[in-house]
Amino acid sequence: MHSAHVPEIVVSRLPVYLRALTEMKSKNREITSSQELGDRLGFSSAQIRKDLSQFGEFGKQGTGYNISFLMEQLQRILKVDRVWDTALVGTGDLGHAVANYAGFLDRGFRIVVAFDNDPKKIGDKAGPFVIQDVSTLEEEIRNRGIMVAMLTVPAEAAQDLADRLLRAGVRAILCYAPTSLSVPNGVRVEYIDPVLHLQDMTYYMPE
Amino acid sequence: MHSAHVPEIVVSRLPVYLRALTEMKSKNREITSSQELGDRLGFSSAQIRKDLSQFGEFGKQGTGYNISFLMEQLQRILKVDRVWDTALVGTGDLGHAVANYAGFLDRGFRIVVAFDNDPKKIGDKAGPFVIQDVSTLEEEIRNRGIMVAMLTVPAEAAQDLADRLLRAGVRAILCYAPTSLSVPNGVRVEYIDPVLHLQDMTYYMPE
DNA sequence: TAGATTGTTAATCGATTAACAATC
DNA sequence: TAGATTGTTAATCGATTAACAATC
Repeated sequence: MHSAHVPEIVVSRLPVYLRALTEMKSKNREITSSQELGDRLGFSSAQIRKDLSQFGEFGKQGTGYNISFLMEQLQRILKVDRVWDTALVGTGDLGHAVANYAGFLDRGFRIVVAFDNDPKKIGDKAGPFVIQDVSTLEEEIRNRGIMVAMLTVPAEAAQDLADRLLRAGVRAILCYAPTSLSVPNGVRVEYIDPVLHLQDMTYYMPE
Repeated sequence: MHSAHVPEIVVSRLPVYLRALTEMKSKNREITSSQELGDRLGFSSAQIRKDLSQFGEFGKQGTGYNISFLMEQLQRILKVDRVWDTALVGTGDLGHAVANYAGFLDRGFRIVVAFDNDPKKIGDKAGPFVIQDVSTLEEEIRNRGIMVAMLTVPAEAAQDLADRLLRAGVRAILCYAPTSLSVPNGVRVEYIDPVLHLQDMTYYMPE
C-alpha cells in the first residue's frame, strides 16, 4: 500500500467501484476484470487498473480481480470496514426520507440521532429515531463521539448548524442544503443538490 | 459566445456559480468579482474568469460582474431561462420528499407527473401530484413532451424504467437509485447517491 | 502451452494557475 | 488620474490513455 498522495478524483471513484462490485457479488459473480468493470461504469479499463494500483496489487494477471477480495480491500481503504455513527440534522420531508432510508447500514453508516428546532416535532419520530431538540446538538454529538453528519435543513440555517457540528467534533458533513458552506481545513464537506445536476444536463439539451 | 467545445467540468460549475449569485442577489447585492465568488465557493478567481470567458464577456474591468446580468447569462447558457416539465418515477419516501420540494420551480424545473407501480398507491397523492400507474408512463411522457425525469425507485428497477423513459422521449435522467445505468449516447444521466459521498469522506478521516 | 489480464511506464491530453495588458 | 478587475495568454500542473512486459 503506497499511500503517497492519492488524487481526490481517484478516491471519489472508489465508492463507485465498490458499489458495482457489491451488485456483482449479489448476483453470485466471483471474478471480474478491469475491462468488465469499466464497460459497466463507463470508465476505461486502464483508468480502473491505475486507480487501484495506487493502493496495492489486488488482481491476478490473466484472471482479473476476485470480487469479494477487492470489495474487502476497498472497504478497508475507504474506512467503511466499520460502521460510522451519523447524526441527522433537520427532519423535514427530506430528513424523514433520509431517516427511513435502509441503504446506509450495509455500506458503513448508521444514523443514531436526529435533531430539529421545531418544538412541535421534538419527541416525534423520524423513521426509527425520536427527534431531539437541536439545542442538545453539541452535547449529544460530543458524548456519542459522532464524526459524520447529514444536514437536511433550509439553506439559511445550514452554515450556523455546520459551525455547531464542527465545534462538537464532526469532521465530515453531507450537506443537502442548496448552498456552499465555509469550513476550516481538515473538515470534509460534500453536497447534494439535485438542481445542480438538472441544470448541468439541460445545458446539453437541444433547443 | 464562442461555443467551441466547452469541457464538461466547466459546465458543471456554472450551476454552482448561478446558485451563489442567486444568494447574493437575495441579499440585494448588485456587483461581485471573480475574487469574491471564488473565495466564497473555494475556487480560484482565475478559474471563474476562465470558465465564464468560454461563453462571452460578462464583466467590466475595474468593476466586476453585475449580478443580475450574469445570472441572466448563466440561465440562458444552462437553458434554465425557461421551465422544464419533469417526470417523477417512484413515490417511496424519497419520491415524496422530491415531490414536496419547493426549490425546483424557480431554478428551472417543474414536476408535472408522478408514477408508481404499486396498485395501492395509484390515485393517492405525492406532494401535489396524483400518483399515476407506471403502465401509463410512455403515453403520458410522450403526450406531454417531457424530456427530463427523476428516478426514485429501487436499484433493481432503475435500468428497466430508464429504458422506458428514453423510449418515451426523455433525454436527461437524474437517478437516485444506487446503481449505474447504461444509456445510449446523446442521453444524459446524473446520479445522486448519498453513500458515495459519505464513503469518499471517510477515506480522509483519522483512524 | 496459448490466451488473457494485470500493473506500470511513458506519452498524450486536458485543466488550472500565474501573470499582465487592456480598460473601466 | 489611480486603483481595481477583467479577459486572455503561456506556463505549469495533473490526469488519462496507450502500450507492453510480466505472469497467471
